Amino acid sequence: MTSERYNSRQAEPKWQKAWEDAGVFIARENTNEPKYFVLEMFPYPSGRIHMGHVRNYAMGDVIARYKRAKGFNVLHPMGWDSFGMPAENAAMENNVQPKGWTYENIDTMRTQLKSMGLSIDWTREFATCDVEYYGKQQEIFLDFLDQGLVERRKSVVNWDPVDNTVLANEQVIDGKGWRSGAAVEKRELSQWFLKISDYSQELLDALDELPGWPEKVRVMQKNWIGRSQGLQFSFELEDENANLLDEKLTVFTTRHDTIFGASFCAVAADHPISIKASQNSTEISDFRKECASLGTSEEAIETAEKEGVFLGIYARHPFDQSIRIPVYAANFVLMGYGEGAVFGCPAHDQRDLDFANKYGLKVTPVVAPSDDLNFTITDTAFIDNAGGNTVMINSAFLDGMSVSAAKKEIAKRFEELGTGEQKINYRLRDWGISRQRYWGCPIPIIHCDDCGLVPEKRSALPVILPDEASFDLPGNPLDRNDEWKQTSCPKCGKSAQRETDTFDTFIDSSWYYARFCSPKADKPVEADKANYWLPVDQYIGGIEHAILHLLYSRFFCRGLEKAGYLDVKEPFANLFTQGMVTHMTFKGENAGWVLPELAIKSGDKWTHKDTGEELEAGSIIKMSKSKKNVVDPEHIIEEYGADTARWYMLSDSPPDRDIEWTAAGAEGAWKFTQKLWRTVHLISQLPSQKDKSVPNEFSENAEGLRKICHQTLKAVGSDIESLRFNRSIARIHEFTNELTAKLNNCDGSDGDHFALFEGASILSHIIAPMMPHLAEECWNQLGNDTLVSLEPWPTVDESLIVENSVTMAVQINGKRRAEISVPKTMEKSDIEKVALELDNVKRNLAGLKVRKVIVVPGRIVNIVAN
RNA sequence: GCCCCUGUGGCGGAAUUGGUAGACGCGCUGGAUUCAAAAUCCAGUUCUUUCGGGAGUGGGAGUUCGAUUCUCCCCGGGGGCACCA
Repeated sequence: MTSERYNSRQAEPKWQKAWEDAGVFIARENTNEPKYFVLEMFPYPSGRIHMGHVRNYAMGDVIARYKRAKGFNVLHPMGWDSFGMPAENAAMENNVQPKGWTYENIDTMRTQLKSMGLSIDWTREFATCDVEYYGKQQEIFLDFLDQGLVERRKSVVNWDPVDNTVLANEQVIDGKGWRSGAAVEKRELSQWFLKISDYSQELLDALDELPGWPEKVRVMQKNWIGRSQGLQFSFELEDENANLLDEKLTVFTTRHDTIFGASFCAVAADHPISIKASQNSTEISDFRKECASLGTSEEAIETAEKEGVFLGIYARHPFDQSIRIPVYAANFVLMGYGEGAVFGCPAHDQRDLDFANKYGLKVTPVVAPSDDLNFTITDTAFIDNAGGNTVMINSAFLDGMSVSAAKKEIAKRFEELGTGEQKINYRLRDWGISRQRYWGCPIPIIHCDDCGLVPEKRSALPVILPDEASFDLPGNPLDRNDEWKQTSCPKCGKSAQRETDTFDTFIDSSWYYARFCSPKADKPVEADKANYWLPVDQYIGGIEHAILHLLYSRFFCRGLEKAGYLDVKEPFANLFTQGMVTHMTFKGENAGWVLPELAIKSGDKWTHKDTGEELEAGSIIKMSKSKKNVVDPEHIIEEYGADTARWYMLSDSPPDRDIEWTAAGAEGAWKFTQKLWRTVHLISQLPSQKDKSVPNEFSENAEGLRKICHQTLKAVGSDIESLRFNRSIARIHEFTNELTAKLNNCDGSDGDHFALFEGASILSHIIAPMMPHLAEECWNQLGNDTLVSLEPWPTVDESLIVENSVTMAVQINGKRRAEISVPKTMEKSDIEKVALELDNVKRNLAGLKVRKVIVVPGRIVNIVAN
């Protein structure tokens, strides 16, 4: 027989058109089918799709197509997260407009995604830079304002004095702006904030109600929210001459049991007490300046030495007025956390100990191991975090108590004194959403000299971003666009100015899932649609969004609920974080980083295709443009077809782990598509079994094939449902091998023909989620004139799955010695008898006495002998 | 420093509740087909062996009739958080 080749270049566009013509993937609301919303994190339109996109969307598509075949009404939309810095950077570098650049990229990437054959409902597509989208976002902002979820307040930011803009912490490198290289200043600016911290406890608690999220992500969010339970209390302060001062010093601690070990207090450089003291002391004001010059980045903080300056003030010990505790300003105390002030107990905190040793402060141990009450502390603090066998010492009325009893006692006494209370602090800060950027959603606020900050009238929304901006000067182009900026006050009508800041682009992606439910609606979100579709049943994306995007979305969904848009709190019921696509890197002394397609292997060396220069094959890391270890999906789809690319992205590696792209792997996936097609094509040449009833008799071959067929069908279904695509692919390989083998041994009987035809049909179905074009081609080749994408998932014939006999291993003292095949229903005692009669068992038991025989039906026989 | 994940052939990785370790794929070896090659098909492929076996899931101990799986200690790799009081 001739072996036919599968031509993906011809087949794929053909089936894509057939799906589109039939409207196969358009989601409907008025059905009796249960709904299923599958969503992959939408892409940023950077220019071209990359392999990470292929992997992400291939996974989502498997689920969408499978669920559709299982009878769900599926919503599987696509959009573009299209505001943000890269468009402005491109504008500056290439002298283009962000808008044009962005929409061109979207056009390119849409075409590329469509070539993947994704089962997307394209009628719902939108970009966050569409005025129809960001205008609704402005409405939501006004709603949030009405609901008290928005606040304007001053905050300290990293300011780039050359680019005239705020920088995120990540954009500050060694204290300098990442673009301008200018020394970054700390500046106080008025910014808009969303009050996410009001939801700290709720966002924390609700994590426990998200069993469909990876434990890892929940832990990361938990740490990020950072709940800590402790005591907040005030010290009385006195000057050098022991005169009581008016102000008090409020501190937060989780270790109030160590109060008698306090040997200093430390406040942040920006603390009011520190500011006041600096007015009369150059030493202190110099110290404050030094602290201010330090970046707010974590690197800067970490590398700085613990330093402080005495403020000339003492705190009175709350339980022993004779103890004076010196108050320092210190660079390691953060104004943003707790009260911006701490008491230091050097004996039981390493950082406090380092500080105390540096400034010659007292070190008094107050918690001791029960069996060594006279121990001393030199360089290492004694930290009793195990809650072990310890006891309070040197602590007046606390002596002899356990740590937890001491904490309770102190809390009680402070409450009685009325100078302290138990308190919970969170690490989570409010979300600063103002950005001094052009390419974002304008904040719908107007600054009026008389009325102050006035929200834009709803009837005047959307506040439309000007189409063009000039980037010839640093700073925000909106700020220089007078025509756009000048407006009138919605309240008094006098001339006024628009807010020229735009929203953080994380806002754009915090509600897009809800907009997909009613993408054309006049309101931002239509309640009935949102309540029908939400929460997203399966959300898929990269782990890099574990905290910010996913936490913001959880908060935003609650905000939408509060504003009355929907009745859902958690936007994503199930979350899956997929791994990255990696590739080997190549580097040449002259060529620098080299693209994989230019690296040629000869023996165990790599050389440059054009220059012949020897290349060093480097580490296998995430595909990135800078390291040039990228493979363009468009080339792969052109060469092998979308199905092959999809198949490869789903094979081998578990989807949550990284996958390495290799040329050999792509080749392998391509070979498999050809092999599968060949087998199905050959089967299609046999007498057609379409619509024929099940024959009465099957050969052993045919019976065996049918069993494997239905076992595979069942396994592939459950593997897809648990997102173990690599396993379902292994099963499909196995079954295809079996089908080919049985085809070669076909005896020409009706039974054999039927089993082969049935196998090929089911194979067409089970590959459809992964390789939809090839599936259609196979389905068509088998004489069907319907679309397999519209066909229901085949039903498993459970009677074929039940095995009558079962193979069991026979062990002697835990070592495998033999194997027996017995009827599934055989009694334990009979199995034991059969096992003991085996030659190999007898031989190995020679000279030993059987002590015990363990029989686990269907699994194992273990003979214990000595 | 704290928290989490992870470690299985040459490689990616399989292994319901503890029950035949290495499914499936890649690679490699041999064979068939071919004038030859590509493609395809078949067989083999953890290591070791005196061919009876023996060893083996990062290392060490433990629980168990039985451990890749559970417990403890140690080592390697990855990630998150971090002057958080």
